[in-house]
Order: sequence, then C-alpha cells, then structure tokens
Amino acid sequence: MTTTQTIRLMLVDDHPVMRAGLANLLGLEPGFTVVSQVDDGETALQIWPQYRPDVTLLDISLQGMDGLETLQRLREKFPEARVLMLTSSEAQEDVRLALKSGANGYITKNTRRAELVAAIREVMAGGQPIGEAIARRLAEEGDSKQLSPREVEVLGLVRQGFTNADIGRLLDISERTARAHLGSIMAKLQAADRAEAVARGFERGLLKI
Amino acid sequence: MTTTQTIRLMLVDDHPVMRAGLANLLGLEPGFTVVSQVDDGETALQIWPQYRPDVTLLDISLQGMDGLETLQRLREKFPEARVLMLTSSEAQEDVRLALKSGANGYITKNTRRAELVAAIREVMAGGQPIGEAIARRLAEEGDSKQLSPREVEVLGLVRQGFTNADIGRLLDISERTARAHLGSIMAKLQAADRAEAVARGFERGLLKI
DNA sequence: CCCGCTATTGGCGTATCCGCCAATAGGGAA
DNA sequence: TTCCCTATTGGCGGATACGCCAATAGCGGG
Repeated sequence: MTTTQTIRLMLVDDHPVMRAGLANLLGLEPGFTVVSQVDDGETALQIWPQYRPDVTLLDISLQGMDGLETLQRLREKFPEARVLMLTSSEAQEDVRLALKSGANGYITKNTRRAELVAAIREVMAGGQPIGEAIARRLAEEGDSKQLSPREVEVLGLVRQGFTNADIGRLLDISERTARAHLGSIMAKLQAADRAEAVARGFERGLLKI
Repeated sequence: MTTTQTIRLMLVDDHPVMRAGLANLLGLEPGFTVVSQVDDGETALQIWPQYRPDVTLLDISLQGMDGLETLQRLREKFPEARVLMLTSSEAQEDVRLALKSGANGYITKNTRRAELVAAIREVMAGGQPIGEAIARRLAEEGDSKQLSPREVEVLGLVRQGFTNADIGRLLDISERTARAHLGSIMAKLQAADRAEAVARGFERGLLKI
C-alpha cells in the first residue's frame, strides 16, 4: 500500500459559500484536509506560518489587498509555500502576473471537482497545472506584447477621460510624450483609437472595474 | 409548534464548487432542501416544471444563455416561479435588469450564510431582499439616467474603435446622428469623451468583458 | 389632444486626436 | 561594448471629435 501523505490545505477566499463548498468538497476527498480558512490577504499572511499548509488555494478578488499582492508577499516571506490560484478571473493579465509572481498553478472556479483535485495533486507533485481554457488563451494571446508600467499608467488616465494635454500635465511630461505613449498603447493593444484601447484594457484585465 | 413548510430549492450556477457549497450549506439548514441543481439556463427551463421548487437561486454568468435571459424566460413560462438572483456581479445594469425582469431578490455571492438563509426566507414571505452593498449602489447611482437601446448599440460600436462615420454607415444613419447619440451617451454617463464613456459602460455593466 | 422622450439630421467652428518622420538619453541584456 | 527597449520631445498636417444652436417626426402616456 502506497502511503500517501495527507495533503493539508489552506483556503483564501472572500466568498463564504465558496469556502464552505471547497471545505466540504475537499474535506470529503480522501487524502485531503482543510486546516485553515481565511477571507482576506492580511490574515492569510499572518496565519500561514501557524499551519504551514502543503497547498494554499488563493482567490484573486479579495477585500483590501488583492490575491496577486497576497501571492507576492506570501512567496517573499515563505518561498516554500505552494500556491494554487483558484479564481473566476480569466483575464490574461491576472494569469500572467500570477505565474510571474510564482504561482504553482492557475485554475478557474468553474473547474470540475475531479480536475480541481487533480490540480492540487499536481501542485504537490511539483507540477504547474493550468486550466484548459486559460492555457488556450495563453497560447492565443501569448504573442501579444505587454504594456510598460508607464503605458498602463497612461491608459488609466485615458480611461478617466483626460486629454493628452491633461495627461502630460498630470505626469509632468509634454503632451507630445503622452501621445507617444498612447500611440504605443494602441499599437500593442491593436486598438484604432483611445476608446478601443480602454475596452481592450478591460478585456485584458489591465483595467479593473 | 409552528409548522413551517420545508422550502424546496433549485440551484442554477455553472460553478460546480459553488453549487456544492450551496447544496451543502442549505441542505444542512433546517427547513431547506435542495431538490435540483443545474449548470445552465436551458436545462433550468426544462427541469423547473418537473420540480417546481419554491425558490430558484440563479447566477448571472452562465454558459450559453445568461442568467438574466434565463430569468426572463422562466418568468414568462412560469410566472409563479420565485427567483432569487445569487451572483457575483454588482454592476448596476445587471441589478436593474434583474429587478425589472421580475427577480424576487438580488444578493451577491459574498453574502454570509445567515444573510443568505434570511434572504431565501424573505423571498418565501413575499419580500424582495436586496443585498446591502447593492442597495447602497442603487441609492447612489439610482438617479443616473439610463441609456436607450440605440445608445447602448452605439456604445458597443464605439468600444470596437469605430469612428462616428463608421457607426453611421453600420447603423444606416448619418454620421451626424451617430454623433448625437454619442453626445447623449457621454452626457448620461458623465463622460468627457468616448474613451471614458466606454470605461463607464464597463463599470455599469452595459458592456461586458 | 398634448407632453415628453427617442431617433433623426443640418450647419459651423474649435479642440483633439493620431499618423509619419526624426532624435536623444538611460537602463538592462547579451 | 553593442543592442534593444523605454521614456522622452519636436514638427507638420489631415482626420475626427465634440460643443452649441436648431428642427422634424413618431410613439406612448396622461
């Protein structure tokens, strides 16, 4: 008989019902035990060392510090932590940032139970499970260029209805430079004008509602 | 002893984990029983008459037909159905449409268990529970004017980067008329230009990712 | 029947936008 | 060091956008 260690889990999600569902689902699964549940990032960082779970299931949309920031800090303080992102966001920016920040996997909440369990086991085995739909997106849009920090900043101002001159003033650069950034933004997002650039920004997760 | 009838529930949600969580949570609650769970709108419409649940918990983001359309069709065919929207969308457009379409309540998924249970009971009692955060939003933004169907159509084209002339051509109206619509859109959304109008459209739920 | 809202169009003019060409400077990778 | 990317700025000009004023027509409610 193969003695498989019980996998100890921590859940970080601000939806009580979702946590309850996960706890129930995974608690019943042989070989899994949920040792801790929290509903925000700060608490997660505090609690983690007390339990040192094998795998942490982390949502992105949290109150206060979001899941991506929580991920980064968690990995800074505890590089040995294994984190599986479990979120409803399919935005490529979220996926990209999560993976870049060292997530051990990324799956969406509409994943079936069996696949969820499999993903957790894969994380334990040292793999990096990526949901199908997500993987497909990454492949499709993977070649698209990403915006520089400055460009994201400019896009955020465009979103608020500022003119190029306004943006120049706000960022303390010339109107011409603001235009150059916007030009580059539109090229990268394949947008015909600033309005479409904003739309693409939302679609990609660069801009949040 | 007050003989309270057991409340029979139907769950419509495309997240397996969420369904499991709800089923578990509500199944354990005295006086509640989950008689059916489905993951899409079409099935919900087919199955409903077979169970005739007292209350249907309906999510908005579903594969294929979305929750709002499901709600409309459900109420057309079975006006006696009581539907409590249970979704993660806080977009005012979703709330507005749901209530207009006859939803018996609207609460978000980050609702606590006790409040969820209370909301279901309130629906049974003939009330129309609205989540706190949602109610607050409705009060705040309630006075803002809503877009006409034509304006929503135009906004959808603006989002895609079309110029006013393009929009005129596509809708078979003059460029001047397209401009007039956009002018009215910007006024209603309090946007300084088309880019901000698009952003506001996303924030309100008029535009979907 | 009158009122209000929606959809439609026109003229006129200024404000902004966006493209094309070109150039400098600094940081990081190879 | 060389090369590339990012950030920065300039000139020039045609294309679009947006504001203000005004007007017609249809539709549904009171």
